[in-house]
Amino acid sequence: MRASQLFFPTLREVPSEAEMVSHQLLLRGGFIRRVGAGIYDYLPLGYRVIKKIEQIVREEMDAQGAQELLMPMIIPAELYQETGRWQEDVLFRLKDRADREYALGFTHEEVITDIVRRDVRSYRELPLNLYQIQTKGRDEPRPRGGVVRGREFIMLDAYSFDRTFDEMDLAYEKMRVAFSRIIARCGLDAILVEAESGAIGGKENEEFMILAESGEDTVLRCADCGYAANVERCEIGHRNGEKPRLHEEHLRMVDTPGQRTIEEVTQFLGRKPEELVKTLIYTAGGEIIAALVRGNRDLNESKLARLIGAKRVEMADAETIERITGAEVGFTGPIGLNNVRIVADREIASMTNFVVGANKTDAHYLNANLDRDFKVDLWGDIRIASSGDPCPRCPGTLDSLRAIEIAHIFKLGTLYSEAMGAKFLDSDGCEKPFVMGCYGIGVSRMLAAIPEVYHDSDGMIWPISVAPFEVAILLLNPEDDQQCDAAARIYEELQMKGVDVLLDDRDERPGVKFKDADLIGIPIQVVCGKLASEGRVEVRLRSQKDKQAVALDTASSQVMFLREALFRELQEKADRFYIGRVLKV
RNA sequence: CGGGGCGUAGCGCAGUUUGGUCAGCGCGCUAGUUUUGGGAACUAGAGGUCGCGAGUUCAAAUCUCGCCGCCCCGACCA
Repeated sequence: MRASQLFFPTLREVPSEAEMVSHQLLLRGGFIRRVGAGIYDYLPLGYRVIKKIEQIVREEMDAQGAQELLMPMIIPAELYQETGRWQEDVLFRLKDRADREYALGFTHEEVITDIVRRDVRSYRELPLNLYQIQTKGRDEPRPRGGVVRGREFIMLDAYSFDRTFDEMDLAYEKMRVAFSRIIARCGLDAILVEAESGAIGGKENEEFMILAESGEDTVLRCADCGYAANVERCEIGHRNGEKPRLHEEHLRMVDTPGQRTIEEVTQFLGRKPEELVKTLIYTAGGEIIAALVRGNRDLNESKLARLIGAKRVEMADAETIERITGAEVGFTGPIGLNNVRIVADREIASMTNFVVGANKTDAHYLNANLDRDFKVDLWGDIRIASSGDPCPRCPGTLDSLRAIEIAHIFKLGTLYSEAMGAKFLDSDGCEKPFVMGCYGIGVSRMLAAIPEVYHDSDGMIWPISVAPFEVAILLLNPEDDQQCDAAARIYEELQMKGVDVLLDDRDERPGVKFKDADLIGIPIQVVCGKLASEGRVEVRLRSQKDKQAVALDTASSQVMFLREALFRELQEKADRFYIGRVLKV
């Protein structure tokens, strides 16, 4: 491709709409443009990267026996209604001229399950793994970071169907390998973490996380044993007898006029947040729950729901709280709270003489103590883990890291097949629901995650496997015949060998060409400049500062050598993953 | 949905407090000349319903009201 023919509008200044480095660079390099909030154009350079990522995805998915198909983007309401997901608020809904309802596909479990229930009858047709690479629509509450979280985005979604849970486990394992290899071939290092399943459902699931300070997610990891989990999910280890209980002082009610928040109460009473116990009123189905966590902790709603066996819990409204406690919001406490199940975080067991709300407006209790003043009905791990918390698997300590979620894999079991009546006839003559898994990679998110990790002050540095071009030839002075001839020769030789090469033949000054080549991050640069008069050109890797002068005759074979080395490095990275040995931190 | 910020030429911004002197600057773009190893110099140009709509006023980018859009933080979320 000749740069003079290529549409890549680069910007000298950082557009004000972008905060994340990758977002800034993708805009500046002419890879993407914003159309609306969370909606982007992929310009030629950006789309080249997307297509390369997709190709890697196809190769690795096919290698595990998955088959590509394509499902619709417009999904009739009835399909999502079958599983109750029509209620999901990320759905983009639309109506046709006859007022029939549809949604843009946001993930395709229902659609694929519908395909399989119609046309797969026998265990003989299993296992089956079907995937697509498609644009998804999700009405995200808050798009951010350019294509990191868009309302429209390109995703690989794969779905496995098996006879048994054991076979599903194997399908899941294969996808773990495929995903690990895809991510490695794209040049990234992921860590695999336990996660919440969210709107997809199912129990066991893991996310592939790319460590990055600018990431939206928080991961907690134990350096000793390797346990890692999304903060939404992360368990907290329990240490017995961490702190000796102190002498129990007399319970005392004190006036705390208008002091509602932890911050206000601690300030007013001159106590530390960790000397308080927060009492949070939740509703779960019809039941009211009082949940207790230490003052400086946050409650994890998923953990609470799981502990009490509810599908989900919701913070009670002010009216409910006043009815239950007899006090305004801000003065809730466990003492004298009747007809409410009291659930407490295990950490509270080691606390003595703590502060709680008095269930009386403008009052708190000092020196509250367990058992003496109130009883806990259920103990458990219900708070959000944070850096420094004990590891749940070993005596180690958890560390907190920021990350970008690039992929998520789920063991669904029979969640969807049962809800939708998708069954096959097994060898024993019994009808059974398919055992399913589903697997997603954010392809367009990868477009952002890669430069988020690989960049310097001059621009992006693409891994060769996904670079918009593998080699850039910088023809510094197109008026100079020797430089032109040198550039044309290398260009042709490389093209002949199937190399994806960009020839910068634009009528621009050298500085512009250097800056643009660096900005768009082409991994190998060939400079055809003054040295052409001596029959030499310079070769440079984008990732390194120094250039190497080489004879024109050997230039293209030099480039081929570097190219092979770069590809080999990525391939070796991917080859660390195979069935029986997958990524684990 | 809550909090904060922003909206003036393709991009980055000044001007808004205190209405008139206000359609400005830098980059980019067009033409010409010179230049050609890290975002060239000079000359001459093109480009704007100042987000939209009402209102106040002799007069509105500037004040008032309403609306829309975008970004960030939070809530929420594959």
